[in-house]
Amino acid sequence: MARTNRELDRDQKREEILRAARELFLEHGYEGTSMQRLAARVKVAPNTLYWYFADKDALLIGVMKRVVQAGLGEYERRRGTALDAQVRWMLGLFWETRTLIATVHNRAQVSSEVRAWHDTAHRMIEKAIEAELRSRGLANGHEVAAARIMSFIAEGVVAHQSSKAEQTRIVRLLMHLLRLDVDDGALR
Amino acid sequence: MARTNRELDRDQKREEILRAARELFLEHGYEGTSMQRLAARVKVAPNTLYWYFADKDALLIGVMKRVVQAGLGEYERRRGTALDAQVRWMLGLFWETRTLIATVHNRAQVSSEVRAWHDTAHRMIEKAIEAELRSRGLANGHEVAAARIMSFIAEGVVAHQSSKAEQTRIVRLLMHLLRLDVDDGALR
DNA sequence: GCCTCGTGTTGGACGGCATTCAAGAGGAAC
DNA sequence: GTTCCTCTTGAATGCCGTCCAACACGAGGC
Repeated sequence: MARTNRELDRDQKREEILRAARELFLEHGYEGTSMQRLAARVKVAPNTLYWYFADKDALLIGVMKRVVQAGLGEYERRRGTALDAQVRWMLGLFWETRTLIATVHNRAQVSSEVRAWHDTAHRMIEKAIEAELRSRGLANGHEVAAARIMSFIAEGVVAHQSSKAEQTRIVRLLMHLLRLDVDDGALR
Repeated sequence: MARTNRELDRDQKREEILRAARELFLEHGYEGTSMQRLAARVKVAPNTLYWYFADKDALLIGVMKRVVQAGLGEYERRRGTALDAQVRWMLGLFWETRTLIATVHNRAQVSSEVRAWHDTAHRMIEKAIEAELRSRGLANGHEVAAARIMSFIAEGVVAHQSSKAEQTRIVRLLMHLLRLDVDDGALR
């Protein structure tokens, strides 16, 4: 794709806008970032943004697609590493983007496009968690529900800004419970 | 309180505004409810609302205070009933007010007043969950972390509009894990 | 009965927001 | 050189939350 110079320019500009949007959303929040302000950052008239994106929600989806894709790519490289390192890494990633995550959940209430993207993103992330559980024999037979629970807990932890100490306590308890489940399975 | 007729009128009007705000927030969402619209519902000029409430977030907090207080009151009446009935009831309550819950989490990012109220509300709710866990000997020694996890899961379930079937699977898994923990404690 | 004063209420304005429209610039293709 | 599509823009629209200054009203003191 992007055969002609024209299409190349267009894609570059799109990416530039998305990069600026990600920075501003993270720094000032979604509602705190006006299209005006974003346009000024990219040195362009506000209306120009609407040639590249249908509306502000489309911009949010564009930003999030790249964030999640980058996250899943990084995960591929971390496959097979220690479980608690993976958990810590995932919580760190969620933490850095917590304002974006909160915004997606808010906009998903209103925009069906955001909701649709949010749902598929959850599916992808939870598939990855399920795979990790399965490869370790954890939550045997309940991998799907366990993955869902884990994603809810991860979102809760970052949304509520739990301290490092609390994060550790929560993760430890969860791991403790999942290990008991393994032992229980072994006995039966 | 509310000694004079004057103060009685004021309190009545305040309550009337809060009742209308709750209805509109639930029906059209927080952002979908303009001060204009709310004022029209109460048959009053938009500015009048600002005599009773500092700003829109104060209105949100006022609505939520009443919702949570009513919920905790109802909980007192349900103390000692079966655990799964309590869980189902709590999820139902969260479900009915899910748009309000989502809004609080969104505004808490921006408004320190909303954040402060949100934090104390969580504390109250989790204290109640802890008490239930303790009275049943569940999550022995990890009651605080377990209560936190349970509140995160409850919020996740309603925010992500899990189906009844999925809710059942998630609750069942969690209960299963907590019971294993009890058996483990008994053996040691 | 009148006046004062604090309690409510209002019209009108302000600045900011996302978004739209119609007009235009610029360059590639013929 | 002209056409035509891609991209950009200034200006406007209709919302929004909030503020200010003026005004109504009724209770309490005289």
